[in-house]
Formats: sequence, C-alpha cells, structure tokens
Amino acid sequence: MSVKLTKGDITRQRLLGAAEEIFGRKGYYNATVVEITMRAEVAQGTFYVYFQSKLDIYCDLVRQLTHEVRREIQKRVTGLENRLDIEREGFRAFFDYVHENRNLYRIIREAEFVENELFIDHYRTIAKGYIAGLQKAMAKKQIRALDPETVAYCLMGMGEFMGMRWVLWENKTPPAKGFEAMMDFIYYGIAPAKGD
Amino acid sequence: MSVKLTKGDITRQRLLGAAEEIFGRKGYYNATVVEITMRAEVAQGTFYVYFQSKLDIYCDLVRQLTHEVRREIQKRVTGLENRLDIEREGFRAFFDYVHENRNLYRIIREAEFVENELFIDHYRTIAKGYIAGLQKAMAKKQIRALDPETVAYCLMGMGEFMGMRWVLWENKTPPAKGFEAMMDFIYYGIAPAKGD
Amino acid sequence: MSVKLTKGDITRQRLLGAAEEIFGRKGYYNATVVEITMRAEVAQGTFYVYFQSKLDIYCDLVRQLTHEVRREIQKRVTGLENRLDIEREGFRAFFDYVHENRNLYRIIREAEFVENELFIDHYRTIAKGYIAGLQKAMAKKQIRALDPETVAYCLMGMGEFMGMRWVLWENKTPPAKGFEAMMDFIYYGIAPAKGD
Amino acid sequence: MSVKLTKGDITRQRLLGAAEEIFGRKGYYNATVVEITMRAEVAQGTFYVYFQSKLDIYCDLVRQLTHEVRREIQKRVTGLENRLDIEREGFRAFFDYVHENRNLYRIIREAEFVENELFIDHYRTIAKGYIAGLQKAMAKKQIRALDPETVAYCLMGMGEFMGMRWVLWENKTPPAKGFEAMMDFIYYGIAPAKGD
DNA sequence: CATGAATGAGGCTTCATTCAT
DNA sequence: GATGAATGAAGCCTCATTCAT
Repeated sequence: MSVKLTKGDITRQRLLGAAEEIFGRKGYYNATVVEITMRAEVAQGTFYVYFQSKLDIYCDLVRQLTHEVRREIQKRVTGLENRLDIEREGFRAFFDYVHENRNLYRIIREAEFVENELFIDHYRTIAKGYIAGLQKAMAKKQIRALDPETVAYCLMGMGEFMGMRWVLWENKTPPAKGFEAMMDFIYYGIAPAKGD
Repeated sequence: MSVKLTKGDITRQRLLGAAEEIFGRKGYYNATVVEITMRAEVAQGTFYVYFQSKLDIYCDLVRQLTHEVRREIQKRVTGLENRLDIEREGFRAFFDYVHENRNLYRIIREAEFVENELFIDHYRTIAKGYIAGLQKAMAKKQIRALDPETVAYCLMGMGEFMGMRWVLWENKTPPAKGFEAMMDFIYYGIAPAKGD
Repeated sequence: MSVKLTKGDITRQRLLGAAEEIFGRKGYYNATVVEITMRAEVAQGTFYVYFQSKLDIYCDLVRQLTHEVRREIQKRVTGLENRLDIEREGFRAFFDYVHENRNLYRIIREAEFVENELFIDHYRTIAKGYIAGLQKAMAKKQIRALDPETVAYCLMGMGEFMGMRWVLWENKTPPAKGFEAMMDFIYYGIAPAKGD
Repeated sequence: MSVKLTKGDITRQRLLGAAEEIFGRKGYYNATVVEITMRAEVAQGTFYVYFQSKLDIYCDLVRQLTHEVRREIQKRVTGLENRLDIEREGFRAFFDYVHENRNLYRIIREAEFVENELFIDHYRTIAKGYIAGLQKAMAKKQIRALDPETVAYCLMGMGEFMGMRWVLWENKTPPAKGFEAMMDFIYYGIAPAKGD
C-alpha cells in the first residue's frame, strides 16, 4: 500500500534535501534561500509554495531529523532484551547514523540557537525514553540500581561529547571501546581490563 | 598599584560588556552592532575604533570568556589535594560561574556555529587539563585507575548536560547531588544510597 | 529578425543607461548606487540582481563604451581607401561621437583612476589599430614614411587634447580645421595656408 | 636671507608630503585623512589645524605641484635662445621631473575628476606660455609659421601621451628621439632619417 | 504549480570631521 | 599648537519575501 507521491511532494522533498545539505554545511544563518532553491533546482518563488519562511523549513527539517535519529536508534534496539545490549546498540546506532549524516547532527545542535524549543523537545524526548529504559532494567535487576536521571546525564553527555569530537571534529565513528567499557563499569562495577 | 585605565580602555570595556549582554541574549546572528553601541551608550562609529568587525569583537569576547571560565575553576581548586575534592569543587565552580554569567555560557556554546576554532580550542584545553589531573590522581592511587579519556568524556559530558538543562533551560545551579554521587561511584565504586 | 529582449534585459539596460548618466555627470566616486537605481526607476536591490557591485557596473560600462567608440570610428572609416580620408573621417567620427555622448568620454577618461587596466586596454587597442593603419599607408606610399609610433603619439595626443578642451570644457565639436591641416602638413609637407 | 620655518610650518610640510605620497599612490578618493596623518606622524586632529578639509589639502597640493612643474620647466629653459632648444629642453625637463615625481603627475591628472578648475587652470597656463613662445619664435622666423594653437594641441598632446605611457605605465623616462624628431620635422620639414 | 524578476528593509562598515583636554 | 577619542551621516550590499505571469 505505497503512498503515491505527487509532483509537489517530490519538489518538497528536493527542497528539504537541499536545505539539509546547505544548513548542515553553512549553518542556518549563513545559508540562503536562494542557495537552497538552486541546489534543489527550482525557482526562488517555488520555495514559498511549500514553505512559509526560511525558519519554517528549518523547523520542519529539525523535526524530521530528530524524529529520524530517534527512529533509527529505536529500530536498532527493537527486539533486544538485555539492557546493556540495548544501550550498546543504541549508542552505536546513534554514532553510525550521525556519522552517515553529519550535516543532520550539526543542524540539530544548531537548533539551540535558532529555535530553542525544538532543541529542548528533542533532548527531553530522548532523555525520557532513556530514563524509562533504565528504570525498567533496574526494576528487572538487569543493571545496578542508580539514580536514573544522573546516569542519563552522564551517559547522554558522554555520547554528545564523543559525537562532537569524533563525528564532527574528526569525521569518524567513535570507537565502541570507551562507552561500552564505561557502561560495564557503571552498571556492573566491572573495571576495564588493563590496557583498554 | 592599580593600573591606570585610559578613556579608551573604558570605552572598550563598555563595548565588550554590552556585547556580552546582547550576544548572550539574542545570539550572534540576531545581535546587531547598532544594538551593542546603543547599550554601551556610544555612537556607531565608536565601535569600529575598537574592533574591526562584529566577528572581531565576538572572537575577543569568546577568548576572554573561555579564559575566565577556566581561570575561575582553576582558582577554586587551587590548593586542594584530593582528586575528588578537586573535581567536586571544579564542577561547582563551573556551575556557579556560568549560572552567575548565563550569557557567557550561551556565547561560548554558540561559538561552535560562528567561529568553530575558538570552540574547539576551549574544549581541548579544558579536556587536556582534566585528563592530566585524572592521570596524576590515578598515579597517586587517589582514585581508581580507568581510561582517563573515557572518564573525561563521561564527566565533562555530564557537566555540559547538567549545565544545559539546569543553567540554560531552568536558570538554576544544578544540584550537587548528582555529579558528586556519580564521582564517588566511578572512582570508588560507592553506589549512591537509596533515596538519593 | 529582432532579438527578443526579456524583461530582465530591459532592466539591465535601464541600469546601464542610468549609470552612464550619473557616472558621467558626477564621476565614479561621487555617484551612488541609490542614485543610479532612482534614475533607472527600480529598487535598490534590483541593482544587485544585475551587477555584483558598483565597480562591476562601472567596468561593464567602460568596456561597452570603449567598444562603442572604436566601433563607431570603424564604421565611419570603413570603405575609405586613402589614408588621409581615413584619418580625417576617423577623428571627426571620434569628436562627433564623444560630443554626442560627452558623459561617455568622461567615464572612459576617469577609468584611469578607477580601474586602470580598462583604461590601458582601451588606449593600447586604439593605438595598435592606428599604427597598423599608418604602416599600411606608408607601405603603399599614400603618406610620407615616418616612425609610426611617434606619429601616433602626436596625433592621438592632439585628438585627446582637442577632445578635452572642445568637447569637455566647451561642449563643442572641435573645428576640423586644426587637425586636418596638421595631417596635410605632417604627411605631405603642405604647410597651412596663411590665415588658416 | 633664509626664511625661518616655524614648528607649525614644518608640520604643514610633513602633511603635504604625506598627502602627495598617499594621493599619488591611491588616488584622491581612496586616500584617507587618517592615512595621511599616520604617514606624517601627527594626530588626526592636527590635520584640521592646518587644513580645512581633505579637499582643501588636495587643492593646495595641486596648486603647489602644478606650479612646481611649470617652474621646473621654466628653470631649465631659461637662457636658451633657440626655439628648438627651448622645446627640447622643456619636454625633457617635463619628463624628467614627472619621472622623478610620478605621484605628482598622477595627482595632477586626477584633478580633472576632483576639482576640475585646477586642472583647467594648469593646462591653460601651460598652453598660454607655450603658444606665446611659439609666436615669438615664429615672429623671429626661428621656426616655420604655423597656427600656434594647432601646434600646441599636437605637441602638448604628444607630451601627455608619452608621459602617460612611458612614465605612468612603464615607469621610465620617454626616449628623446620621438619628440625631437617630430619637432625638427614640424618646424623645419626635416623628415627623420631612415632607421630612426 | 511554477517561475524569476523585483522589492526594500536593514545590516555592516567607512571616514571626514569635531571637540574636550 | 597638538592630541586622539568620539561622532554620525551616508554608502554599499544582502537576502527573505512578494507578485504578476
């Protein structure tokens, strides 16, 4: 039951794709509507057939991208039972995805300075799910019981820092070693082996 | 033996102060030079007597602010011997300072999208000092031996996340509880007491 | 088979026309883009749809004008066989044209102080053609053999001086008398009649 | 009976000297008062102690420079009796002087687009003297009788053209050959020797 | 739907000039 | 006389947005 894409939908997608590339590369404020339309190979006026303003397409994009990130992580952890497996796979999914779509990550981060609400929503949503998962795992005694919010700060922050440094600064996927060892350690008290 | 401030130095300071307020509140791209000069109560042209461009004053400001943050933390941990004391006091200093100067923190964060180099420099410098401190403490067996870089990602990330949520979103100083418990836990394996 | 002018081409022409008038009357540096757009009866922004900068339109204009001057002279001397006829008609064409388009002449002269390359190009091109013509005529013994470059300096300089004084200072076409007599004299040794 | 230069006169001279360098190198409109004062090593305000405006110093300078050129030529031809000697030496003096002071020449030429009156005055004065000299020489039958004004256009124009090309474009003194041969030719009908 | 020419508000920056010391 | 900080008018240019076709 595939959805029929009208010509208009396609143009809209072209614009969103172009916007992702331009916003990601130059940042919201240094991107111009003209540039986006040029990349999408449509006329300037066409932009305003599909979006009310530059901010409008940006918000659309951020909503879509944050949704994708979360869905992507969700997809990868679906079916996994053990908390540690979920976390490991979740972080890996996150890093893989943003590495594949580096522009996306920059756009999401910049939302803080463009439309802060979107940014807050995204992180709150992520945190909520993350904390819920932790609580479930603690209830089942899969992992040690700790204050879930504190753990969330700690591990989500670690994820961001690694994403920032490895993905954005060095254009690489962060090594799994670090965060996996840290989780073993936090949840089970297993200190990393010497030489790790 | 106070340093004599010339008339010019004062004007320069006024401009920097005004810039901090405006950049912090509206963001780099939504701030205007006119607004800064109005707040500083000088004429538009005066701005260009002291700074070459809007970007110039921004970079000056970021350099000055990042320096201040680091110095402030340094000042507070000077004299402390025990690693945990250092960390606790360091984080508290950080939170206190950015809470007192919320604009400062937003300006530093936005540097990622204005002049990325400055942003990277700042975090690298912080991380370097942090890691060195960890290594020293581990060598002295003050804390458990772990991969310092991973610990840095974890705890600095936690600091950022708490700074973001508590300071920027809620305009409060983050509760000491969370990060202090986490450190006890990471460094000594002391799980937080129930009810924490 | 007239070429279809798009709406855009017309606006562009309006701007160039307005620019010619303003640059010619006030000089490059005292002309403003606003003034040009007002005279062209378009909005300020429209200017930058067609030209990248004030200097850009100026260079376009100089290139176009110098080309026109040369073409105009060329047109008038085409078909003439005798060197003296060519020269006479050439100078007359030059004077007539710049008198009809005094602004044009001022613009070309000012190029020396705006974008010197254009100015040099123009004079080199003129001189090259002029010298080539002299050489051909000398080879055919139509005129006395003299160093063509020296003759070129002499007569082109005379043309400029007369253009400057009669056209620019007094807004008249220079009298043919002077330069025709001088050519007779130089090429054939015919001294002007008494009373000339 | 040397004139005592006060401190003020010296400052004034420094400013004029600096202005000559800057105006000559960058042109009137691209020169700034600040730059002139910096080069003169005085404060910005000092400029307005000696000159009423940027245009004021420019006019002063042009008047002084045109005067110098004429005096320099005058000096070199004083005492010469024969017209041809006078002309040869006069042109050589002109070329030598502007070559030594290229900036000066550019400043004078640019006057056409800054304060046209000064420019006109200069050329009229030169032409008047030149024509008077020609008439005297013709009366004494030192040179062939021709319309002096036409000769003036011809030879002054030649001088300008050579000055422009050799001095300004190529930074050399024009070769004497050309204009001396042309004068022999015009005044005595002596065609240049083959190979000249 | 699509176009692309046109708009104009508003930003950054320059610089001749003034003025209190 | 000399200073140099301060001024503010005015210029160039950008770009999100509109609109007639």
